Amino acid sequence: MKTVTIKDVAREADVSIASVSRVLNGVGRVGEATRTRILKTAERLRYVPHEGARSLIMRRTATIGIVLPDLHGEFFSELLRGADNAARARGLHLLVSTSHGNPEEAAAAIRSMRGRVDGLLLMSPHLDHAFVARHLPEGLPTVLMNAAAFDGKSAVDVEDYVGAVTMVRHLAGNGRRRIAHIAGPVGNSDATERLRGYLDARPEPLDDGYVVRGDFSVASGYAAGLALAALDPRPDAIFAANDMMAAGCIDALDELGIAVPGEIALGGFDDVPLAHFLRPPLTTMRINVADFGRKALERLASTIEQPTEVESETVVPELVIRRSCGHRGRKAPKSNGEDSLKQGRYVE
Amino acid sequence: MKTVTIKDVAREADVSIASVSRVLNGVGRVGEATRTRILKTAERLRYVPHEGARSLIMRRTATIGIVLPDLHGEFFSELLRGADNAARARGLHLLVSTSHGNPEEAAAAIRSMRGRVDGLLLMSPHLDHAFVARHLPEGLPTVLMNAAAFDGKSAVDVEDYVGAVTMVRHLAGNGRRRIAHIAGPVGNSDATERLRGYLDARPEPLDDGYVVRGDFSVASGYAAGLALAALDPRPDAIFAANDMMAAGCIDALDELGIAVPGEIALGGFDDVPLAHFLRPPLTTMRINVADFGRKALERLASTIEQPTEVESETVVPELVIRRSCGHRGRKAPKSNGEDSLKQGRYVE
DNA sequence: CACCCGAGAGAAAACGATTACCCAGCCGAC
DNA sequence: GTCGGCTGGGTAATCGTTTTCTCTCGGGTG
Repeated sequence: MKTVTIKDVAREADVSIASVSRVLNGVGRVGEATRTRILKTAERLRYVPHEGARSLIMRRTATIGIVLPDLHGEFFSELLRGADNAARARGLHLLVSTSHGNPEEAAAAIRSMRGRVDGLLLMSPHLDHAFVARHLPEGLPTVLMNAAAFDGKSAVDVEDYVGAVTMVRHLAGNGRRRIAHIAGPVGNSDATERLRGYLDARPEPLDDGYVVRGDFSVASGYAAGLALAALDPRPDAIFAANDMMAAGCIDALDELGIAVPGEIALGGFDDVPLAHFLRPPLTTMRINVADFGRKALERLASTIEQPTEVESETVVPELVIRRSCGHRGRKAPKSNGEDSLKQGRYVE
Repeated sequence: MKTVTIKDVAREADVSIASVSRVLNGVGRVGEATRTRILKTAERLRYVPHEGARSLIMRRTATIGIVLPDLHGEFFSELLRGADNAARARGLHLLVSTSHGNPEEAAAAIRSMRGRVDGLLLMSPHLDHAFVARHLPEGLPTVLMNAAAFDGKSAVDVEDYVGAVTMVRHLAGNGRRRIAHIAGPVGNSDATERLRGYLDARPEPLDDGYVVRGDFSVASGYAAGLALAALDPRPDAIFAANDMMAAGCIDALDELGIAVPGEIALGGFDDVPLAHFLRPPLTTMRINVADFGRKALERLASTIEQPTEVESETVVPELVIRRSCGHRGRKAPKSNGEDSLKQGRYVE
């Protein structure tokens, strides 16, 4: 695997590697004749600079590492897309890693980023501060996603608690009393906050059976749906901690012949693209996920440029009313299939 | 941004950097006393090796570049997920780049991979061989996705033509005669092959209006759905070149009050997770997209290990029968929400 | 006692770039 | 004629590692 290096170009053009570098980067003074000779040779040899070597000496890699819990489902892919768009706009690349809920893997992923990236986007809802702090290479600019800022690290955060409260109040506002919850996994900070919001906003106390644990997957939502439907008295609404579980839940209720929202209303969280296509379309709390990813990357980029600036940002999810919640409002005029704004809430 | 290097560890432990390196990599002989002293110091200083420097001298980065047209939609995210899983299993990382249908961006993405990655996964259905060949750094192991192999590059490929023929025949087999097509963008090789399969398999000739161009997006499927529904005579079936456009089309038909599959049957392509959740659930050609990504990565990995081995692989999509096609078969017994195999086809 | 061998550890050469520094011309000014 | 400034371009240090030599020191052997 013989690849052509700057030395080859220099030898071939009969100059020093310094001149080649100067010409190719357009810095320093080089005579016109030499310049064109070098360019010609580089072209002829199809020379492409070795980015690894380049970033070693320049101490910047033009790459951002992004560590996600998983790549499953639209939430992460939208997040990645948003980050990628922002990265491209800045000439940055994205090095992706997944931790799969495993602290060891997360730590390994973080370690292996050293010397490969200029900064790190870290989403690890299952890790606590101490663990993260212990494994983060110092001096590596980092932005935490969906975690509180700490220790000089910026963060972008979704207001899970507020979102959950909003959704539960909305369901209650439509006359639902026995609102059940499909929670995310234990130890996941988003799941915990959403559960807390649910518990605080629930119109009447219910026993423990009305909260079922899932793991944010469709399958777990399906199972939870079956379990909740079997309760007596049956809940008249279910708030799922994310849209994927809501999707699974709809499947379960559909199979059992339970009408949504007639018998059971349903609310989700995230507003992934799928939510629009469920039947009935899913009422959910919108995080503009791609935008969230973009925000995180932009904050990181500015932290890299201005290392002093440590600032956090918070995203408040918005209620998107579709049909699954049995909302009794007028349907907004639908112009072009897009959502339209109505009284600070979206009605689709 | 002072980070700790191997030199710091060496100085602190009062040994040479060579010994530190030997201990940390577990190669060569080092006395027990020195070994533990070095390990202690490295631990204390929280030393993490600089992967960039490491890969420069070792001539391997443990990173695979993956260039995709876009990150929009479940197709690409599933692909990425499959590749990531296979990569993690091999201790490899993924450097993601998107070309957005723009040849210049694609070329830039490919160039910037030099010296960052050990191999390249390239999906660029909008680029021709010559262009790709001209911009691929020589000596960089590459696997092409959804493109024919050439010039010593391996490829993994989906049999678009066969898939399209299968779908159209299936629709025809259910008694549909006027089968329209929502095609992908001009110049996209997958779109072209699917269109060709459609044209060859269509039970009766139709005029040009029955083929509408989309761009693989939901919005374009929506627009195409409106256009096709306005035709006279109206088609009794629509084959969309991918599931996203089928989803948009369902939306359009739904809005117009046209029954699916009653008045118009619908078929898609890809079987992204969304297909299951559409109403009616979408009959489509299944590519196990994540598995496809995994295959591609594994082929690349073996090409890297055995540079001689250039082999291509082909994936034949399978018909997944759901309700959108109006299939008159018995519904398969549904055991656990999963698809079940029936006569070589899936019925869900 | 001379010799050889192996173990342990340091010095230094890579890897492929960027860039600070220096030097050789050349030209105009005094 | 000398000097100074500017231009063009080469030399070499550097980035943080790995790895090949090489050297030293002990101990076993003849």
